[in-house]
Amino acid sequence: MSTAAARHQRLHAELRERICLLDYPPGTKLSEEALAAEFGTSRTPLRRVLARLEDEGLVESRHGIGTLVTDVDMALMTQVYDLRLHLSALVGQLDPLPVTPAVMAEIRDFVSRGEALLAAPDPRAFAALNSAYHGFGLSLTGSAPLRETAARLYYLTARIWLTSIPRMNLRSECAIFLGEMRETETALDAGDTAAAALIRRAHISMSVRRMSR
Amino acid sequence: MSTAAARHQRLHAELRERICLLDYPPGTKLSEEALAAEFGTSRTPLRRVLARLEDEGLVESRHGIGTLVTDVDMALMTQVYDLRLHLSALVGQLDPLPVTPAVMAEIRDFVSRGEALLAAPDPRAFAALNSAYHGFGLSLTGSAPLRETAARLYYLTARIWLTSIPRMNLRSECAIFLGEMRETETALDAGDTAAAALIRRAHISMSVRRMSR
DNA sequence: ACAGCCAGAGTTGTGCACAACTGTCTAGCT
DNA sequence: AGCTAGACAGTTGTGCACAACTCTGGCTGT
Repeated sequence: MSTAAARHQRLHAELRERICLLDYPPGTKLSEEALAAEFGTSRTPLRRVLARLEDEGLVESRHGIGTLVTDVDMALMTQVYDLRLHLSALVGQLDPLPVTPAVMAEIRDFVSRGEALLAAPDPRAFAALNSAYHGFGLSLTGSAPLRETAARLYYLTARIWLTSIPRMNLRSECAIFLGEMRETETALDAGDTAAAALIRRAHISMSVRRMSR
Repeated sequence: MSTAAARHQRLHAELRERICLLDYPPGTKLSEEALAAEFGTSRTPLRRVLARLEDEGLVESRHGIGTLVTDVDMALMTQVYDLRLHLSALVGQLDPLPVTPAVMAEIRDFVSRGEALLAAPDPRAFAALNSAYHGFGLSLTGSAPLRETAARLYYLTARIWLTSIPRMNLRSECAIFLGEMRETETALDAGDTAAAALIRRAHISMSVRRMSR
């Protein structure tokens, strides 16, 4: 059981990352056969992964044509962001977990990685760190449904930042990101998970503002 | 394209309803072969439907054992309800749609169906009407992500009511339900979608209270 | 010259046979 | 009698061959 399910999770996470990091830009045609060969399986298990990605809105399979990476519809993404905004604040309200030493070690690690990023700004490294930091933020709530829901919506919007960064100031974004993590470290140091969630919400909101200019 | 996707949707909705109406109680072993035969297809398309239901947390497939309907974990359901509570209120905040004559016709129809239900109380009819009414409530927002997210969580918790009703007063529940729909009719008549959403939230909250006694 | 059609390549969807796995029951040994 | 090992039935997971479908390119008839 574990091997099949584990592989499914692995392939799903891998393809999702490739899509969200724009290794597969919107419109890319994913070949079931090529991917199956790359991962050393047949089409059957791979098709289940693609079906899941389709349910999540990241790809779209058309009979006789191919499986295409969906494009980023701004009207839809605005709605997703509005929803994410509210959900991110809920992390501090729905079963917020106590701030353990392990959590503090994590946020400190994120701060140092943020400092490294600011020293050597890079879009892809930013996106990867942002994704990991998002997962950390969700780990502050004990509500599994909230975590899963927020994650699902996050991956829907994750591509927007990378498509917007050419029109933005990368170094400035890195500095703002590092600032957010430092603020969060302060909030968590005071044991205030709710405050950390509100900081997250505020920065998501401001990030959307900067991107949509 | 349409035929394959349409059948997938149809089978998915059908099996989901059977699970949520307890035609398949928790623990039921679903036979891929039997279901495929019933719907006149092979196991392959059916397995995609079951995979989706598994992603949604309604069934669980175990290699060599079978595909089992998940049981209702109260700790998890409490978390889902907490989240649903907040989401239901968002219907009135995120892109609330104007109240059209068609909407008023719908709510009036729901009120009359509620009156019929109160005249002849029946658990299964209640559950079915409740499901339809939930869909109507979501149709009041223009935010597709909110609709899909709320629906997903709704189906996770839909089975709780039917399992709790033996310990409750069916006729009283029908009366309360009818009352909610009448209140909502008043709110919508005033064009106040946000008020309708708050009424929904209040009744979900109270319903949970009554069930958990 | 142009319109329509047909054949072909390439892709996803389906069905089937078999592999992999689990739980049970029975036969045989101690 | 009790226990263990092995065969067996039943289930999901995988691989493969083929069906169904779409687009492209060129060919043919007018």
